[in-house]
Amino acid sequence: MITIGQLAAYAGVTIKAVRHYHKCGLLEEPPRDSSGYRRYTAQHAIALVKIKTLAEAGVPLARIKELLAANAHQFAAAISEIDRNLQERGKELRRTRERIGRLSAGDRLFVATEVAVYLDRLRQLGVSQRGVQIERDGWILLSSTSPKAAAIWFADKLEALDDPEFVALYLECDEAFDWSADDPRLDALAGRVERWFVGRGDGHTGGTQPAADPSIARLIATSTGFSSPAWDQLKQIARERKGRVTKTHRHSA
Amino acid sequence: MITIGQLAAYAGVTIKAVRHYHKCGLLEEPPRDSSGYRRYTAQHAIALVKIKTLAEAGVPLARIKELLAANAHQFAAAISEIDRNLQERGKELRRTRERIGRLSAGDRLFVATEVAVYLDRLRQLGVSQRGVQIERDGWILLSSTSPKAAAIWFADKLEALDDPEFVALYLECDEAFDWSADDPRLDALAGRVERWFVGRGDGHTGGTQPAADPSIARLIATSTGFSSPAWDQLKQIARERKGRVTKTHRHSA
DNA sequence: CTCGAACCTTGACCCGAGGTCAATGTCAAG
DNA sequence: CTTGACATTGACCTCGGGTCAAGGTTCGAG
Repeated sequence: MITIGQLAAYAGVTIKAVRHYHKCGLLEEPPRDSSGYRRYTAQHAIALVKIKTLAEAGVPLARIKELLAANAHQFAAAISEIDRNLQERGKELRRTRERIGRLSAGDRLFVATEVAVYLDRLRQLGVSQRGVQIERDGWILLSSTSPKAAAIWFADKLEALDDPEFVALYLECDEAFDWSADDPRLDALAGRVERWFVGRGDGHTGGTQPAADPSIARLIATSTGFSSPAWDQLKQIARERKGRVTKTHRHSA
Repeated sequence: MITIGQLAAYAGVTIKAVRHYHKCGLLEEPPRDSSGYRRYTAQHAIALVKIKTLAEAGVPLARIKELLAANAHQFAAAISEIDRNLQERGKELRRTRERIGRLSAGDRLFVATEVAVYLDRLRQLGVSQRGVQIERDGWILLSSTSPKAAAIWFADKLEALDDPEFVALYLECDEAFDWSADDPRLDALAGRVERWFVGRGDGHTGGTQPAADPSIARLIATSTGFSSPAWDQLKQIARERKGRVTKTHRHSA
């Protein structure tokens, strides 16, 4: 006939936990002695260790209660279920560990793997740290608002990176971020960009449909807080040129 | 500029969690639009994924808050600490899995390994299921009240099992459980038990000090609910004999 | 015999990390 | 104009206990 403290120590749980199990109806309340102390037997110790083992495995107390009342067959089935569960948690834990490991090693964690690869490629091509960050923020924003559109645009942009002229334009736009708004090079750059789009065959689209358009990503980027006078000017020139082209088209039509 | 729902979906958390992080000061409150909706940027998404990753690793939110404010060095140190922690949890999980596996396979779980081995040995010697259970309960009770005494007695009893006469006596006592109280074999059995203890050299001790005395374990066992008229009678005879022996000693002294 | 330490009793409140519900407001599309 | 999806706040619920308060009990030493 042992006391609650001895029982708890034997099973490796706290006294409070034992009383909690009583309240939940998990562990039978033992008889009291003359002073009102609970007096336990070995059977209680066995039941308690069983409860503790299941509880440590993350089984909710309510479920443990059911299991203790179940027959051997049901119990065995539940055990193997719990074990599968535990195994799953082990795998999940390994995945978490991998992600945690990447946490201290940069920003690859925060975007889908393929985007991370793409960003690495940009860095290798010589894009500035700031440019890469703008891209990253753009893709995050885009894929949270419309994941499907993001996937399509992304595939298109990835393809464009195989075109040396596009890469050259991209790098120059990246540098242009720091130019002043009246830099004479901006006009030429805007022209080359326009010609590239026309040459690619989708320069005619209105602006919302087209695919690999760096200005779209940049547009998104501005809403994340990045902007530069030179880029604003670049966009301005592009709009004017497009207006002229549209007008010319109308004239010729 | 995304809404709370889009942000939550991107990071893979619930809206409620995002607001919870705001309340805890973990994630900066973004500006509101004209209708009072929170409007997030990509920076928020990055911060949120970071928070989520740490939270999934079991890091308390208060600790995450500290980490986000810490410098890169402290952060990296904390990460490796967390990773070690995670690894430890993995090991613990494997241990739990092993114990869970044993749960459906009997009672080895509920007593220390060496006692489990001892109980198996009893079973092999032909001790009844009931007898083994009485022993198990006895050791549980004993090791919860006085673990040290239990260890000493246990070592002694294990040694006694190497004596064929002790084993024979044990088996006969085990069978005697079901005899009636006036069975004539009880007297002879009591005599053999007494002679064994005397021959072993500790028959002179008072009864509280001695070591491998099955009647002690049985005595404990009675307090767990097991008892039989034959065993009660056996104890009665033993007491009478001991009384006579003591008296004789006194006379000769 | 008394003292203190260690043990036991009940009850009430507290914790993290959100979930749920209610009442209300707002947005976008048919 | 309505409908359904989404947003806002606040209050209360959950689980598995921990902590505190305000006592009563037991045990061993002096």
